[in-house]
Amino acid sequence: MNDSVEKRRSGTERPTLRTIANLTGLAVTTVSRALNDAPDIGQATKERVRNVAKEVGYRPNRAGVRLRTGKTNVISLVLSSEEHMVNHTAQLVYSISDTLRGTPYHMIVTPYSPEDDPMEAIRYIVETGSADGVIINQIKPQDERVKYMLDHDFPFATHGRTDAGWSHPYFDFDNTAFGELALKSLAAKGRKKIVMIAPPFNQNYARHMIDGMHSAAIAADVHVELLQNVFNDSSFSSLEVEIKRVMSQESPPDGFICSSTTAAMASVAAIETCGFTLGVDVDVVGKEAVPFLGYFRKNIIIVREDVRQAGAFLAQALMRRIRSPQEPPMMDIECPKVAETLD
Amino acid sequence: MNDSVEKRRSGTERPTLRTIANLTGLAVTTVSRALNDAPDIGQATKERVRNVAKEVGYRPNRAGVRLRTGKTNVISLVLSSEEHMVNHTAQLVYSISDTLRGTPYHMIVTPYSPEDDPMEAIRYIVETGSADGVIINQIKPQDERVKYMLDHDFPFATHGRTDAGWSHPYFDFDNTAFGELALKSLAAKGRKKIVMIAPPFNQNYARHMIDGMHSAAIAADVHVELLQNVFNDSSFSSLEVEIKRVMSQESPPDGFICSSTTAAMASVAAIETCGFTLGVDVDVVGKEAVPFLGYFRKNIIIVREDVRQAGAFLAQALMRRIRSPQEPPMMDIECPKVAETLD
DNA sequence: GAAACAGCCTATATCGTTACAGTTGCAAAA
DNA sequence: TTTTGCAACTGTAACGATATAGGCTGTTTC
Repeated sequence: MNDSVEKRRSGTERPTLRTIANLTGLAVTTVSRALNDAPDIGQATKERVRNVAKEVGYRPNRAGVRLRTGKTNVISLVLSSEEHMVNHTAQLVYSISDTLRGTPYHMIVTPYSPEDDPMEAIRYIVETGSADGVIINQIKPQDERVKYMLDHDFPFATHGRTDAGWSHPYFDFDNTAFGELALKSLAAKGRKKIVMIAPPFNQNYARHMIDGMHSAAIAADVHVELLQNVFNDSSFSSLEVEIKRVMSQESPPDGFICSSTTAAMASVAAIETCGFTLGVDVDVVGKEAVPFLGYFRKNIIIVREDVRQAGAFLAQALMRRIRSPQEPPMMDIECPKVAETLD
Repeated sequence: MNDSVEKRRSGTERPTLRTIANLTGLAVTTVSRALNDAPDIGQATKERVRNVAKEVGYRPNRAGVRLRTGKTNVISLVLSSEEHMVNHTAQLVYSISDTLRGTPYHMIVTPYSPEDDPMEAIRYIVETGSADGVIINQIKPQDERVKYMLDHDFPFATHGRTDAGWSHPYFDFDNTAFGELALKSLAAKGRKKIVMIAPPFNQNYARHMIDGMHSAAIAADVHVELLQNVFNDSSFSSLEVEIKRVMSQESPPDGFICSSTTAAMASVAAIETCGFTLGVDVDVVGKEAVPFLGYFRKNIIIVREDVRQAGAFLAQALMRRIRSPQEPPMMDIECPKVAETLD
């Protein structure tokens, strides 16, 4: 043990394992194993090492860990960046990173636009191992990304479900129940001819929502209809045009089920433009993630989706999948409720 | 050169420099220098290496680069997560990562809540070197984070400005001009008693906005007033209460300047509740990042802030600061305009 | 003809960490 | 006494990349 071991790391540089090794007189390996609570290190040593580590403000070098172990301590949020006016992306980002705080994980955000290949980002991450796990949304019934990551045994969690019966961590809003609830709420107000503005039909949750509405419609003996040309992510103006057209028919609908803030606002705008009164001639059910519609018009029937809960759950579920791959995946479904009216 | 050099990397594993070295018969060093276009490597060799690299789908291992060079190829977005109802966070995130696409940079997002120490995340990043650069918003007049990063010569860009005259990359919305424009627009409609709902006074852009309004008010000979108890980030209900109080005074104001979507909506709600008509008795100027107020009420005077432009600019400016620290920093200011009304 | 030089490539060390295979000292078993 | 076993620690190599110094040609210079 010549004094070359004692060289460097006088005090100004960032502390590494070697700093602690020099300070304690232990080997670098021992320090590493002590900090990782390995079974072959004595209790007294562990405590001494931990104290010194704390004193000098030691923080593991992520690149070192990552190079050696392959563990990146990164979670990648791969989001569709479709532009709803009021978008819950921010809430998802906030809630996930709140949950990640205090863990070693950093969160990388990778949006992709609708014209991009959704697989591209996923393939990149899996192939380069640039994250330990991935969170995705906008799930298709037989989602290609889900299949790919399952095939590659790569940890992920989804906001939404496939309908393929694959087992993996997810959080979903119960859109079947939403469809039922929305229809029942309108039926309870005596509405008889109801129109739904659904998500794009290739999204799995669109099917859930439509099924829920249909089954409740049969039970309530109410006529329902689906708009075919516009969806909950269509632009305000195209929604407005289409709904105006519908409201100008011979016997216009008296109820709308809207699965986005934009769709609800456009419906109200079209209804009022056509000379009808919201809450009197027509009722509108709107689903939203950000409390908003209640300020727009007092008598919209509002169902809230708790995106922060979703984000927190997804982060937890993904970390657990990474830590304990053999345990059963965490899954949860949020049950929709009609929101209390304000004031 | 024994055959142990030829071992490993048969085909299934992720290619590294060694894979290419084995395939070309060159040394690992040569391959590295060829790919980095070093001057002491022959043209023919460079091309051969590049071709093979492309063929095998070589992508540099980020951990290896980072450990050796200290370059993380990460940009950290440190955002205040104050909860406006309609928040432009998503737009900032999308536009920055759009701009980063095709570069080697990944984007890490780290929100902090208002009760957290804003310095904490910054110190962590600078001390651990966990990013090559940082983008922050919500800039204070003498922002501590800006001073800290300047002192440590750490690359960053700000959405907003300090008033300390420090030189660094930034993008800002011209809130002085907004204050003037808003006041002039109201004065042009004959409004004489105007109330502003400003950002919190400790934000630098609040001062700009207020100054702009005041100077225009003197020129137009109009009375102005600042709400002292609520700000553009207050809750809808507290805003509504306060504005109702103001509208119930003996001689209520006839114009509002609102620096957020929430404030504009709350103003309209309070105005209508108190029995006044928007566009007849009172006018409201609203500033928004997401096109929205136009759907809320037709006759709000709207000023848009282009957050996507801000994000794109900030990303560019930061990358340039990282690449060429000696060049003058990129700075830009967006000039506000009154938005065209819809239809 | 020898020295100097340019052009192009290679060998080695290193960044910080951890896996793995020892080594040491001491007590219990043979 | 020797052997075995255990607890606690150490040494070496490796992850993938690059900085640095050095080596080998062949050509130019004097």
